[in-house]
Amino acid sequence: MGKGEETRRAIIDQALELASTVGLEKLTIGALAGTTGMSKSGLFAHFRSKEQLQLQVLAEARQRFIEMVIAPAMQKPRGEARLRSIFESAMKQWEEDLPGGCIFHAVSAELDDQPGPARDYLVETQRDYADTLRRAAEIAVEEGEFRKDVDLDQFVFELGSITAAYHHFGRLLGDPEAEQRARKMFEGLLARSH
Amino acid sequence: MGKGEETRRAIIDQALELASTVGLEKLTIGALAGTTGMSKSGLFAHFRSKEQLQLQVLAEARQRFIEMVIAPAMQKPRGEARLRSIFESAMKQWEEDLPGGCIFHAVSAELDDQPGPARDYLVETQRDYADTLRRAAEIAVEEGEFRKDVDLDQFVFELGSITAAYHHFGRLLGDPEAEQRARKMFEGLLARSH
DNA sequence: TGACGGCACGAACGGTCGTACTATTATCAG
DNA sequence: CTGATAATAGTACGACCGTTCGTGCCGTCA
Repeated sequence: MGKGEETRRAIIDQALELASTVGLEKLTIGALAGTTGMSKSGLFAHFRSKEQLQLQVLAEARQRFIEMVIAPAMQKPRGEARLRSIFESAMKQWEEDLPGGCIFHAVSAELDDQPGPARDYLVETQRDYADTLRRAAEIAVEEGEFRKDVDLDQFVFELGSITAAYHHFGRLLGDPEAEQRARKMFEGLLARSH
Repeated sequence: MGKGEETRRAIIDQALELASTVGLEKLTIGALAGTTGMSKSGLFAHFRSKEQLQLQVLAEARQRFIEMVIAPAMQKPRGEARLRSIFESAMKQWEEDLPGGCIFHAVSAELDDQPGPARDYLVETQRDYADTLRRAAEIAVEEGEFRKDVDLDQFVFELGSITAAYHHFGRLLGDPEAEQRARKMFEGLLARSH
């Protein structure tokens, strides 16, 4: 790995931390230069536009999510165990990895009315994730762990709602029991699917 | 109502539309001056800082929410009917009133790691709303419509999760069935509380 | 040793941001 | 109708934005 690639990754690391708290728009070249100790122009040269920087930040976040959440789950047994693994890893990652919590949640509201490549990439990522969840639930049905009449899309919707609420109540409103509530809700959703 | 107050309200109207789509930070004095046909300085004089403008926007949104969602529900019979009224009105308002959907949802992720008066006001508003929902559910228990062992805080958490997911799947991912899914989830939550 | 390519730098550009002052115009009570 | 006052416009400011450009450092290899 050349020197350039090395610093580029270091920049993206910092950028992820910053973006998870302040969002993609306020992820500023100048601020990023400050935290990395580089000059604005030196940093900018690694990405040739701010849009590229944003896209690479999202790509890195996606890759980390796959590595830390999806990949371990795929090693688990098919079906419910895999779903539980995804849920647990996701909750853990959002708490520990980034200071501002799940970056996808942080930028979702920011990009939902802002057309462009960043939004497109985010939507693709989220659709991809939804498909993964759907497939995992489908397997649980095939394995006989879930009832045959489980509405898979509805299941994904409700599963997604848990994490959204976890962020809203935990991060914004500061409810210390949000994690416990999310877990309880998850157990309820699984129980209803049996 | 003097002329000043009249234009101030007109400005806030425009500001709400703008903020619901682009957020509170990108709700810019210059852009707002453009859409209202005023000069930057003339508009700025009505609020003496951007922070004041943001707070007044949030206050107006809160008042509208109370008028269009909470107040009508309070005319309804106590208990489940009131909860249904709140849910239905909330879904309707977010669809129709503002182009960017529920402004509270739009700014929640933006402010959740950004201390200041705007965040404080938003948190207060959301806590207030959560209390209202909790109280309505409590009444449903007292009236015998809900089981006595319903966990009220958990109920509020799950109710909140529905609207959060509605925005995520409907607005960001563009799922046309998001509204129907939210309704189905709501019915499920009520049924489990009976 | 000397040329070269990859990296990072400082300076500067045009623009937009929020905000402060001053001047001008519109409103409204006496 | 008039004069006080409120409302708006004009202009300027310093800060920061993304971006461009020219320059120099430094390791690699001929």
